[in-house]
Amino acid sequence: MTGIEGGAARPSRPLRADAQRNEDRLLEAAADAFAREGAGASVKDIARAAGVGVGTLYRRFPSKELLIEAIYRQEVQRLCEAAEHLTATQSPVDALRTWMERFIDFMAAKQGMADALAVVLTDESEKVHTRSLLADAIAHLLGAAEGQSVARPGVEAQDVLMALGGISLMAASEERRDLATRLIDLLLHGVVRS
Amino acid sequence: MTGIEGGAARPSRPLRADAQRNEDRLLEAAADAFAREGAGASVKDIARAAGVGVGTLYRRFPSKELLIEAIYRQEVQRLCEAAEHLTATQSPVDALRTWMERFIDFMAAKQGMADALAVVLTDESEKVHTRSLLADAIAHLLGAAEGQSVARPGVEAQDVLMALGGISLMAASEERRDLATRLIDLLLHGVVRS
DNA sequence: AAGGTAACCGGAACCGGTTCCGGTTGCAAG
DNA sequence: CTTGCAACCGGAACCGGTTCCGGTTACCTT
Repeated sequence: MTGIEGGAARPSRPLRADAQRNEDRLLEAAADAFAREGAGASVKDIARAAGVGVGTLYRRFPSKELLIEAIYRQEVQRLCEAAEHLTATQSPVDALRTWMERFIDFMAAKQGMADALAVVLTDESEKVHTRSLLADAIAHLLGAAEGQSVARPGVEAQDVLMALGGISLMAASEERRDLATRLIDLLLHGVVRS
Repeated sequence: MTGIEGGAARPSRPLRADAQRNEDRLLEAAADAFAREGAGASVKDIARAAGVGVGTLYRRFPSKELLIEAIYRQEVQRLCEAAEHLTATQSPVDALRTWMERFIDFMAAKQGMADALAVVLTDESEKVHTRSLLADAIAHLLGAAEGQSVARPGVEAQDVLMALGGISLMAASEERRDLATRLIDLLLHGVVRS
């Protein structure tokens, strides 16, 4: 899939050939499984589909959530990159709202994604790139219009991200889109300058 | 423990004598176990301590979360009742903030409580009394000062409760009290009239 | 080419929540 | 007191995530 580096950041020497092959197979099998049955797919099935034991899977991805994170990293990155375009075509507040709604829709689309995200956001180790990706996107939206921040002073992107994570956990599912909308509205009112 | 009605609401005829006895034992064993090892206590251990099989436990409490809910119902009720006193002794906004902080502290104190709460808040069935208890308390805080609401129009107690639930999931632990404080602040700014 | 070893492999075992079902029993009706 | 049966019981079995460890192997060294 990626060809280079799939699991956690690993600055050390390159993987052994067999290990790399297994990682590639795992990423492929996992992407396939998640696409087909959502994040509910079992790690045992994924390992079997990849032709390896669960032990191998767990050496590369220390938890199911981190495997999910690895699989969706690209899509999250795309979502973050979209923030730039939004600030260019909408008012700062509208851009922020639109992005948040996309974020929630993304979480809702992948069943179980929200839990994985919570783990990633909560995890102490700074190894997880996804978090800073998201935080940067939010920081960009907050600070839109060159130095003219839309946010009240003291509002940090990190915190807004955490709040969004909370909303995802409570409301990221097809049948609660309206609740999500209202919670985003609440959050927005808390974020922007009055 | 309660003597009458412990699990879900049951308007039908009273429980059979043995069933009632088992329910009482379960509540006692669960309260003990949760107090001793937090919500991480295993249902199997609880069932064994109560001298019944897990099947019996599950007939009365359809999931671990609902058992937890039953155990802490009283404490939640006390928390909700405290709202009244707060509105009498503090400014509306301070009362709201103080109550929210207590709420989060409560969630943080009982390890795993937040997940149980999320299930309760998310659950469709209107059977769960705890939710309306909390929603009413929040409604009271929002509408403090007799009809003079502190909240922006359109802000519903239900939604604020959900937001609090999200914050609990992300930040209800001893080592994240500061994050929780900031998120509560964010929420408050979103709730009150500017 | 042979050897040594750190890295890697697979899957059995474990753990916790949840479901299922054959056997049992409280209790009301006769 | 007997009897019928709905309600109830217990725990084996299942399922999914995670850990552990004895055996294997890629690859560097000599």
